[in-house]
Amino acid sequence: MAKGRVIFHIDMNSFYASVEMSYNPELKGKPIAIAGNVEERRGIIVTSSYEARANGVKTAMPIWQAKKLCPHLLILPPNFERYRAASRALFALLQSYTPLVQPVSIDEGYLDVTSYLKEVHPVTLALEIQRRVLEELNLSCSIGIAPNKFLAKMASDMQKPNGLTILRKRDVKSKLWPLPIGEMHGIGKRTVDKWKNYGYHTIGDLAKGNIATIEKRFGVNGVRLHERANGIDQSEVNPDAIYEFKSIGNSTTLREDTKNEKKILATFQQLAKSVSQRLRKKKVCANGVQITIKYHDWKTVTRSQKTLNPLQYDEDLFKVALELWKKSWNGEAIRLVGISTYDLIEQQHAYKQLDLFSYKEDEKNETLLKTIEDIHLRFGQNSLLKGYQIHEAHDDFTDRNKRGTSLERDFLDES
DNA sequence: TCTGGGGTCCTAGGACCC
DNA sequence: TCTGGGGTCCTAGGACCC
Repeated sequence: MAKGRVIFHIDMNSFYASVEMSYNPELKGKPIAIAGNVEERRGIIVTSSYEARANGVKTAMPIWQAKKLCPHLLILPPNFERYRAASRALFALLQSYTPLVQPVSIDEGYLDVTSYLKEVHPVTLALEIQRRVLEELNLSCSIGIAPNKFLAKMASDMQKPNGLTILRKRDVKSKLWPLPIGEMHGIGKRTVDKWKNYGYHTIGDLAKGNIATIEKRFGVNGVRLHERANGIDQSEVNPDAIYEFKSIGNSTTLREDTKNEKKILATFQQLAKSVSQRLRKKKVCANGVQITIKYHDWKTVTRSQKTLNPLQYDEDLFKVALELWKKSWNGEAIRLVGISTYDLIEQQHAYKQLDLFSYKEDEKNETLLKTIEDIHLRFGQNSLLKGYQIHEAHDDFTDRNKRGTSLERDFLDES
């Protein structure tokens, strides 16, 4: 604790575009961009090569606008499998140095290399990582070296591509403070003007600002930014952070704005399906469902609801989504819809919640679990998952089974 | 011819309980 | 007669990041 930490922030340079180039070397040196919905009018640029950026192409820019700026721009659809594979390889490489690796996105992460550095100089290690990433993955990255995560993040941004920047505590005044306030990680374009209006134009202005005044104007977030601007950040590199996901959801922009409820509900159904798949893949259930509706004019509404029981299957998600939709749509044309799930718990834990412990013998429990799974598979959870209903359903099931009645029939008849 | 999709965190108000 | 105050849970919205 007494001794300082050494934190690296690794940031891949125009990741998707670079992966594409490493798959197809002919693309090297050309202005290329990765864009979703290439065929459709609503595609935007996700990433672009440095050659494209030189022509003014930027992330989140609509495709038509990018093409206007850069007529020879080569636009490719995303190959997420490739990017995920490259990402896995990257983090495996990083983990060969320390288990203290915290991925923050597909192409970016923190390393706490304090204990690794007993004999090696940080710069030596950073150069080795860059060399290996280049040799083994054919990709380039920028690395920031600092005593904490915030400074490491700011450092890796200072030189791109393929940069290596050290930001010590004593460099904060000369390297960090002159930057415009908008460069601060955590200050976006919505609040940058607010800061400026109060007279904070650089990170240094923020750092030197009166803390009580800042708290009054910007709340606890302002206080934290003030600390960070002074080079203070105690947060730890947490390798488990990626496993602690809090929500899983999908959303989609419709082909065109529409009031056609049939189409909209069909889209909700699709979304429920994909969200359900992801929940099952991660072996979690959700105790809450949220829908997002974005109208033609970009007005966005969210409606959420805790559920009576943990859900996982698409029929159940759709049912809740439908309820929420019915009570929130104002009849205007819709641009985007989404379904998200939150308050997630592990699948096994979900079954525990259902008061299954009243069954003592394992065998009985097994049968019951299978039964419930069967029921869920066919009919969804909402209708059946109250504890007492399950017990009834279970008794019902075994009784009728003895009489040779099929499960399907029974529940089809009831629903 | 406008503006994707995946997330996290924070705030604020109301319900409800003690 | 006029009205406490703390704590937690839930919902909606918004800022931010990649």
